[in-house]
Amino acid sequence: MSVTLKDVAALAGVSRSAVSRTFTEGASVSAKTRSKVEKAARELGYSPNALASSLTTGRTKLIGLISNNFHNPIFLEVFDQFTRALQERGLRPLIVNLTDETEPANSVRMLRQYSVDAAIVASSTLPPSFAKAFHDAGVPVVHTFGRSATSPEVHVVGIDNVECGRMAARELLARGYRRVGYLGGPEDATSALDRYRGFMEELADHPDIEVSHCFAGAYSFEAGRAEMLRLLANTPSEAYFCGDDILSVGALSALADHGLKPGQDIGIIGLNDMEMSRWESVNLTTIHQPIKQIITSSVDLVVEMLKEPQRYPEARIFPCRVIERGTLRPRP
Amino acid sequence: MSVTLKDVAALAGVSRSAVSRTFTEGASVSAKTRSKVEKAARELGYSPNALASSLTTGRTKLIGLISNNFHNPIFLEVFDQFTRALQERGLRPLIVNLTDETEPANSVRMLRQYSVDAAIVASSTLPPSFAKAFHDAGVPVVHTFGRSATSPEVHVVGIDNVECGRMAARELLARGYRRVGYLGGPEDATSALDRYRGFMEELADHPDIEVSHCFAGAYSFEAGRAEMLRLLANTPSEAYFCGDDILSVGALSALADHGLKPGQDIGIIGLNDMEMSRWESVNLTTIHQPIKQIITSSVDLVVEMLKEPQRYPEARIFPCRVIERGTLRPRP
DNA sequence: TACAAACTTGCAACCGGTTGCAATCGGCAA
DNA sequence: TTGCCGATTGCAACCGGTTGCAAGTTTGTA
Repeated sequence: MSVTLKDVAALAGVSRSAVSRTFTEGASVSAKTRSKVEKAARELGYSPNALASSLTTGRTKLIGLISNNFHNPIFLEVFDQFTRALQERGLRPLIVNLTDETEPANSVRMLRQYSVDAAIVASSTLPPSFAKAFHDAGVPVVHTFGRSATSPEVHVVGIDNVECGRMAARELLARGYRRVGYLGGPEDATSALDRYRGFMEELADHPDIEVSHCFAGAYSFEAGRAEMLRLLANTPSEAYFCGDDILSVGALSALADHGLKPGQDIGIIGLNDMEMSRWESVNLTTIHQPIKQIITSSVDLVVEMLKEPQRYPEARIFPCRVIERGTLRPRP
Repeated sequence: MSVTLKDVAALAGVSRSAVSRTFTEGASVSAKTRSKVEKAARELGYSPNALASSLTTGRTKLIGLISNNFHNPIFLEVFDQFTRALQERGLRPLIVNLTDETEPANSVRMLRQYSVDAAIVASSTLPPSFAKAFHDAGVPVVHTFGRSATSPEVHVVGIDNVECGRMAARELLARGYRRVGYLGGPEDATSALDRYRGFMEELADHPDIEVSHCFAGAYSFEAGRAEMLRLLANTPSEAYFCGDDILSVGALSALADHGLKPGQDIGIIGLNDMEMSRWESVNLTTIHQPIKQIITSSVDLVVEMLKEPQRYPEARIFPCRVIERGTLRPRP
């Protein structure tokens, strides 16, 4: 069926070692042998079996990519960036779709069976312990969009969610809103909790401001919409920090139902700055998260870990900034 | 480092074969041996190396998933469904992000190096020859969302795009539009061409109807918006069949710029029925493509091919239907 | 109790490569 | 021509499993 080392060796009239060496970087082969082998390989359409070689080299170039954000459009960008960045470095993404699972055991076992060289946990909702499980099983891991910590147990690349909460609070204050609310993601998501904490901490210094908060059932359009509809049925705040752009878009849809104009009647500020937020029909004021840099950095870090598996855990935190669009009233 | 068959065998006091057998379905092991082995495996935290075993069994359970639709939100759903469906059947998706590449050679070589058991080309834009390249290289392949054909060279699962074009044309006619247009995806995309053909063929029987057409640069919001802005700068038609929901959403955004109400001032019908089309703020009349069934069927077909690699190529074409929402005027 | 059939088990070869080691080769200076 | 040294090459063992085969063990039946 498929053509192997042995076939090429036979045709080229050399040993199997010679063939192996012409296909491995920096091995010792004479120009003559190399050309004989290359000719034979071309004739037979040979390409080395990466999996077989991984047996002896201990490297598969397979990278596990684990996520659970399949209902947030931001994931399109995340996923595009990740797969490209990995490919550019000669690595191969092996996907794990977590869906509703929150226990790492299955993913860990599976990725170990496939001998991935490293794993990337791409999720802002999973706790540090999730990524830690990979580390404990001997799989080098980077938690992208993970909870930032001063002394992380595993590599974390992302943003400071607490600081983002503060930033959102400051922004609402600066625009003169007096009754503000937090509409966060699911209550068990670390990012939702951290953003909540920052938001509340910042406002704790302003006892004159009325603060409310609630958590949506998911980071999704539907959840954001449902939650905002619920809020509008009672007495809503003047402005909301929605813990994610997709929640914001859902909330905007709820406002539209009630004939309310975002920015004028009720303020909304999101977080992420996904592509859709720039659409004219959405035009969402939001906190920009530097997705591209975060992902590039994550993949760079993975590459570093391949060279140095015991590398000391590190947190790479990127700054965010407010992007002014149309869903908050202007600063005075 | 990692614990192997040999370690378990040593601890359990049996041969390596015995250990291998307890971990392979349907092999002959006594209950006593099995329990000894399982105990030892548990103590050592052993799990078999899937890649090593693939060497002898010839099966990796790795499935190449190749796509280039990373800017269309529909891909979120496609990707979610695919990864889940594969996982449920014990298969592992190995991703190839084609980005701008249109030549199969690289992907084929790469997936062969990793000995994938099969490949799924998930793209409505790539020509049949792309998938054919996998077939020719001995990799079983399914082209999902591929061009339907009466005698396909490879397995195709999807919809009849020509018929969808017809359906769109009929729908516009039924609503009394007299000047209609096709706003398609990129001109080199098979789906854009097929939908165009069906649309035109159907209208060829109606010489009194004025027809126009154009192709957007990509299946993306921006491309749809730009194209519709261009159309609005001249004399637009009364209604458009946009060759994809994301083009439609872009087009709707352009209409909004001009203060035009979809459904009232200009009609829009899309294709796909992605989640976003249901959003109240979008509320797009569209042709529903049964994504979930298509993907389930594709994965089922992959499973069949694993059993029977030489299976005769088959086209599985699913019917579409119009979903009535708010962007076409009602039928009289 | 004896014997055949049915199960279990370990040995050894193999899957497709890699790599340490020792032998061989080629080139150059003496 | 000889001797020496570094570059090249093949052998053989190994990576972590699987599997055909033959020997050994049970089990069932007469």
